[in-house]
Amino acid sequence: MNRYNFKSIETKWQNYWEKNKSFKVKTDPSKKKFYCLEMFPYPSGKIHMGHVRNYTIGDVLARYKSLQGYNVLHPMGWDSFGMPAENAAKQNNLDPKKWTEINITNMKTQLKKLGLSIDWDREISTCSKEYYKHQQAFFLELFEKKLVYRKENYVNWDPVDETVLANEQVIDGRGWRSGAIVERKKLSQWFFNISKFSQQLLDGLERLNTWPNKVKTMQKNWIGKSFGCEIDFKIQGELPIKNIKCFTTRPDTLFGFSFLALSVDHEVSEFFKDNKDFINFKEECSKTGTTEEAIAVGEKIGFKTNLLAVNPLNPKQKVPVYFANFVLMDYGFGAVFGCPAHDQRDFDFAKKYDLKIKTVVRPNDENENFEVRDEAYPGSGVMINSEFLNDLKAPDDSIIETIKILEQRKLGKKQINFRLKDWGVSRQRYWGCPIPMAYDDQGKVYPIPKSMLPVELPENIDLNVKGNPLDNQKNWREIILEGKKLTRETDTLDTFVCSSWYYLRFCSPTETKYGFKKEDINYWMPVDQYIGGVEHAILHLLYSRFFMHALSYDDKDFNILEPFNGLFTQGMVCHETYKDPDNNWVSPDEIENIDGKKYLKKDKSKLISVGPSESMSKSKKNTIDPENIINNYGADAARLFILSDSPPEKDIQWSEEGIASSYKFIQKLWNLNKKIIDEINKDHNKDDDDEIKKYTNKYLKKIHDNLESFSYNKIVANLYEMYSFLNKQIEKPYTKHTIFENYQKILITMTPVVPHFANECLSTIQAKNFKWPEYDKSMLKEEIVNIVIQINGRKRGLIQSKPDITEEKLFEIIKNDEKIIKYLDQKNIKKKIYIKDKLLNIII
RNA sequence: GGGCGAAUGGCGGAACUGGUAGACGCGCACGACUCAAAAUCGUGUUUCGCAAGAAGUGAGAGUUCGAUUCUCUCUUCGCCCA
Repeated sequence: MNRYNFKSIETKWQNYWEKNKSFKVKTDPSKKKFYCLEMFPYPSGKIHMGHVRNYTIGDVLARYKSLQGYNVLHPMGWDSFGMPAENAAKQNNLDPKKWTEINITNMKTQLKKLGLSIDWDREISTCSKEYYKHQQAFFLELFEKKLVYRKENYVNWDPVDETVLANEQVIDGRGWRSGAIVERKKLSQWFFNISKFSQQLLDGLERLNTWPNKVKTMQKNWIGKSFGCEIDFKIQGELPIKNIKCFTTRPDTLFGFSFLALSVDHEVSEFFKDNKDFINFKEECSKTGTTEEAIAVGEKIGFKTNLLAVNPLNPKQKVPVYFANFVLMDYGFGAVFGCPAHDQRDFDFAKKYDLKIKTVVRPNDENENFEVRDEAYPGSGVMINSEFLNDLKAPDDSIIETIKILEQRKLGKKQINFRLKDWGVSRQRYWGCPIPMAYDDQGKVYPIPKSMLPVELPENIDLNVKGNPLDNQKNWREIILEGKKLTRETDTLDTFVCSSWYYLRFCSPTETKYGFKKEDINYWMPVDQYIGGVEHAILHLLYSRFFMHALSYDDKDFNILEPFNGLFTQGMVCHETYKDPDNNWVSPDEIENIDGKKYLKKDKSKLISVGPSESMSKSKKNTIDPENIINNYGADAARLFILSDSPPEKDIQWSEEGIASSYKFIQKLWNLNKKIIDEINKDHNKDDDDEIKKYTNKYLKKIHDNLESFSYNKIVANLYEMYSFLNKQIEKPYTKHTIFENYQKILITMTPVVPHFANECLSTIQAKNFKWPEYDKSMLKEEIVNIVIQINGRKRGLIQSKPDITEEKLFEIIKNDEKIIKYLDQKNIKKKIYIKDKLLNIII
């Protein structure tokens, strides 16, 4: 029997699809559309198994929808700006552009080998000026709408490399390359006013019905809407400060007030700018790093001022005012009131500076004498030691009551606060989209006119200089605009900006006047199904949602607010980890299995210990190269395996046995195909096998249901079952004709999963212009049903019967069944529960 | 510390709205083919038991004629936020 040659057949179909532009689509309002989008890759050089999984899942859906008659937009592009290119360039003295282009070429070849149904004519790359020129235009548009502004903000500063570091480049408070202690430095940066849309972004989540709840919850928490109170504290002291405003979510704990803490950037700090101790303190604070986590973990330190704050509910009480490193200027008003008994940070601070700790909430299961001792109690309970607030339920009733009183006395007011901060988009990097702005020597901002876009990124520049590379490009920096000598902005945009609108560009990839054509996006948008990793659940998805809100802001013709109607987040690809006796990670292809249990290094030198299966990563060396897999087993086998076993939303274990069995299964299907084809050429009577017809119909329903619910692992199981069924039936007499009649339908259901193989088989039976096969609902009814007989809820027998049998008739049958009757043992029957065609439970 | 989720054979995982637990695959065992091995094909495979049968979905309770599924408590693990 000739073996299935996946190499020639996969190449044949990939060439066919490319030559015939099989997946090219056009805007066509007469057809119903389906926009299937997977998160586009960063061109790192090689595809990894995560890509294989992501794009296979998307391709199954795209091919299925296409066969159902939808006009399917299924594009691919490259998220091609970003730090890896710049780092690689620095290390190997390469041009980031060339490095990126080579990687794109390689990865495109690899992706094509997967047999994806992609309209490659729509390919885009975010680092091309055809793409980023529109992004610059959007930036200017948002600037006109006042959704972009400039302000000073802190960055992680590496004093040795003289460069700004991203949070992930700061390791244990030190720069990842230089090892220097990272400082906080203030820089003037550009911001998108995403917080303006906090409420809308929150409300929009309600309408996204098919998004995973997990993602919606994460976004909700990130936006972080909180009810609270703005309180105006009266200040006493020698400085000309009368009031300080605070935001708090727990105004009800005011009777436990023992200090007021300010951010070192609070306006009050102006009065201390010449105080040497304060300057030292501020510098100490700047070593803490900028992340919320660093602040939470780090030691709480304070600087005591000579000011006193008056408790608004108890004017006799006056407490000291501190500057403290755990108060952020971005949150509330950069000032918090400290209640050590019920907030851990305040507690730590109070312990350090020996401040009063007064308990004002007791847990429900404690008595009046409850006192906070070793740690703060932030939980719920009952108010104590709080005069008129005593006995109220905390925090719900007590907060409402406190706000009411503060408002009556005009000491504060109810306020809603969002945790979501504005999006800082300036990056002090070379390899990004230039920000189309310029400044005069006074620092005044001049937008670059749209007619002068794109502001091109200069090429072939020296990256091995200290600081921001564009700063060193004098020729590029200096421009003359309307007769004025100006200096360009030398920061580039965060790459999240590039990925915030690429889905729009796919709708009009070649449009030159604007980022997209309204006619195109009105047809294609929103994305019907977006598929990608859960690691982008917050930032990328939130930024994309913001971008749509921002573009449609003040624009009557544009009202698509939510870019992704459906969202699916796939799990990771995992593999066992291996270590040698010296505790070094070892790659799977460096080891050899001995007698099924032990593993040795291939040079037989060392015994290898097997560790737990973890997400594939280069650092743990447990990666499998998709290219090797495709070369050895074929794309169809790779696709089949990556879909089998685990549900797409869960992690999957990669195993050598698994991929090998998928490969074998395709061979088996090929052999079956051959058997069937051989029979076609023989002269058969018009046999008519009802069993095959019914089976096929049920099979079609299963595949349909599993496709609709993303249960792609079950589809693979359905394929295995179908194979073993047909393989048996074909050996029986009087079945061939019915098999031929149903075979085409079955093959079509295989095209989303194993497209090369299934299309090859379809062409051997001369199938043309086929469509997705629908199942016949009327044929689903069973002629024989299995009815479970239970005695006291325990299964005691199984009766086969025609459907719709009555309870009485069924009981007659049981009476004559010795196996069952022995359990009844002439006892009284108390009750019978009959679920039609399913179960009879006899209670004795 | 908070939020969300998960836990089913040796392993990955099925089980539609509470109604035959373990589909399908891997692995393993036995058999066929073979001088032999690989490959392939067939049969079996939750545990205990020769069998009849009994137990069984992380642990414990509850609701129910009936719970993997619903409720509560606990344990462990994962993810996100801090």
